[in-house]
Amino acid sequence: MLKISELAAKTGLSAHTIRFYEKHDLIRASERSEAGYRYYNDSDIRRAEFVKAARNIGFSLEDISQLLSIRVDKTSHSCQEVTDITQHKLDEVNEKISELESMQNTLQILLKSCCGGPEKATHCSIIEALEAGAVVKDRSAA
Amino acid sequence: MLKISELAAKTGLSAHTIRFYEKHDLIRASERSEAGYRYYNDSDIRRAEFVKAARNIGFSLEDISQLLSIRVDKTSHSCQEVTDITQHKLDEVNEKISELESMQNTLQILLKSCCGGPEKATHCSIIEALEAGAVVKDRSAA
DNA sequence: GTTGACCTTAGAGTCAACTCTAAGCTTATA
DNA sequence: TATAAGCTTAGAGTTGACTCTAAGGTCAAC
Repeated sequence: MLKISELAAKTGLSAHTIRFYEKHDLIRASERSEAGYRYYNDSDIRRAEFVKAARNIGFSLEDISQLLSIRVDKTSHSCQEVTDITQHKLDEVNEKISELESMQNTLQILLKSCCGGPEKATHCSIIEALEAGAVVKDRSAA
Repeated sequence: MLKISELAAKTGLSAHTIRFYEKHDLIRASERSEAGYRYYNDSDIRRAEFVKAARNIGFSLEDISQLLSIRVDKTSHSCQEVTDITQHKLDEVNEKISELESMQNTLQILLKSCCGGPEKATHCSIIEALEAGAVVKDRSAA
């Protein structure tokens, strides 16, 4: 049985975050001492580590909540439910990567175009490109 | 001279956002009607379009604020200041891309490992991987 | 028997960038 | 003239995931 600071050390989450996750039903302390201290048993610890693993991968707390409810009653859920969540996350990640690559591309072009020196910015090609409406992709349309 | 809704139509920003940007000194309405309505002249419009262009590229409002102060007094600033802001943004973007590619990689591996069918999740390999502490790393495969 | 580290709670604050609301003028159209 | 559309403001709400605070109780060590 671990105390909250011990679970924190074990998972790499802060005690604050563990309490926050508890409020959102992600992590549980099966027992409490008489004084009200949280105590985590092996099952609680495995659950907390599951949450941490899912968080590391980038799942939102809402996703993790769904994954947990599958985990606690596997026979009532299908693999498809799990892959749906995972695929949806992958789609999100892919879209963000595309947006960022578009920015990356534009930024690299801008950087190449500018001398970057101590010259006055009077004819700075980056400023000029922005004034001309440099656009690779309009994110508000997405 | 454009009214706020006209500037909104022209830039693709909402009137709300334009007022919000004004509060943060990004956009200006050089004139007001007697009733207090904002009116944007050509210079205001170019400034608003500069802001929109910078925003599309992914610059933060804080970055844009700096770029604007360079733009309004180019002789007091160097190209290096501009490239510093741009390079810093590019570094940020690159780091986020790395993180996302790492997630992408893990998610793809998880998806490949699972049947994704209507089978009960009793032995779902995604759930199992999370229970085993699936870790985000190994970007070389991406 | 007193430090000092650790625990508890409810609730507030943080970040960025909007987004919306309420209440009340103004302007354009029918 | 009446209605609707558009404008004004200050200020509150939204999102997600924390992060911190205050005020107090508990526990091990010296």
